[in-house]
Amino acid sequence: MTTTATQPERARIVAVARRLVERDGPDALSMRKLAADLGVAHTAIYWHVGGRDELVGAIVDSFIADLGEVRPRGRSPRTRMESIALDVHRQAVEHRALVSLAFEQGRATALWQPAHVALAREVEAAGLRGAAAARAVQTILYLAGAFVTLEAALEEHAETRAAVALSRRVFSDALEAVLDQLEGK
Amino acid sequence: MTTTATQPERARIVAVARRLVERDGPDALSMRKLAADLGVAHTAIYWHVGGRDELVGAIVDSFIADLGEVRPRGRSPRTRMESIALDVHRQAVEHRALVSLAFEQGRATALWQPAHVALAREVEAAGLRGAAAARAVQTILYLAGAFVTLEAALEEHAETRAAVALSRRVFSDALEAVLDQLEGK
DNA sequence: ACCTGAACACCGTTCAAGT
DNA sequence: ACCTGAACACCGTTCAAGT
Repeated sequence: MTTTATQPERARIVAVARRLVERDGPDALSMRKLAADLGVAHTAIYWHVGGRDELVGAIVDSFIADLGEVRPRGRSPRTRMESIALDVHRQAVEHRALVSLAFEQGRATALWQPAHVALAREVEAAGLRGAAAARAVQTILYLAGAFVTLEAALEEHAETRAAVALSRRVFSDALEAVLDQLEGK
Repeated sequence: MTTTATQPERARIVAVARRLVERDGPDALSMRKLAADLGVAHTAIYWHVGGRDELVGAIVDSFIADLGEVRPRGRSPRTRMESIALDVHRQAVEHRALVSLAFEQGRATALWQPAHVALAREVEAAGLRGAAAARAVQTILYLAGAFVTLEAALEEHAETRAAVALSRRVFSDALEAVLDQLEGK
């Protein structure tokens, strides 16, 4: 009799939970709905992954692990910095439900660690050093983060499509302005 | 026997609810906790103001009504635009719990209507007209809105104080960059 | 007209009991 | 070791019943 190499139950639970969140949004994640999806009593989840906080933590972990390497595009440092900012924004908006969970965990910064590293490289290539370089990286990252949260808030709460489109355009306008100023120095 | 001119019960309920939200945050607002504060059965609230959505709507109404006139400061249009943006940001951060409720209602734009009007005046004084003027107003307002939601998300979810301080600095940096670009045209 | 209490359908968490 | 079911303390909403 061969023992089937089953996927650990914990990993399966987290995977199903993540799918649930990506499909129906962060508010749809409840221990009881998840248990129904899994076909177990909802109290079984506590044995494998712990309470809601630990479950959300595990989902965020799996999201961070999947977050692809950041690939800057373009020739000049300027266009490469811009591409990173746009990538960060796009990735976050595509997975806004998971980003929302990351914020719930107070782990927003961990999300943008890869982008942070990539940006630091480009900012240096643009000729900035030390405090000015660090400041430039933070400005670009937080700008992207700000508009991610704005768009998430607008979309989650049924604001008009027009508002979301406006927000996106303002983001790229502000990004241009910030990059212009960076080059001017 | 004189009939005491009692404050309408509906207004009293909304006022107590608003205080509750401002003191303990938006998540602390529940029909049952509010009823306990009021000293009535929680089902009585339904008679006077309706369900949770209507209650939140009424709180947001009272917030918007209290939102003071926007008073631009400074001599040049540039500094006046800046003061408006900073005021919007400051007001929203001071009342982030109420702003959060306004977003929940999909009424974020209504919140910034007075600032919108004041900004339009200053943008025109700065020499912009038509589509360019409208675009400038939107850029400044959405920039402020983006950093309000970012800060709210950071603070609500126990992110470090350092992250909030950084966010605030990036906001003023980005605002400078945007205003610089506006003047350059 | 105004308010209550019971009821219903949710939610997260704990824990004794089973296998 | 793993899972269940009952129990507890929450939540919003409806509604018949009282005054």
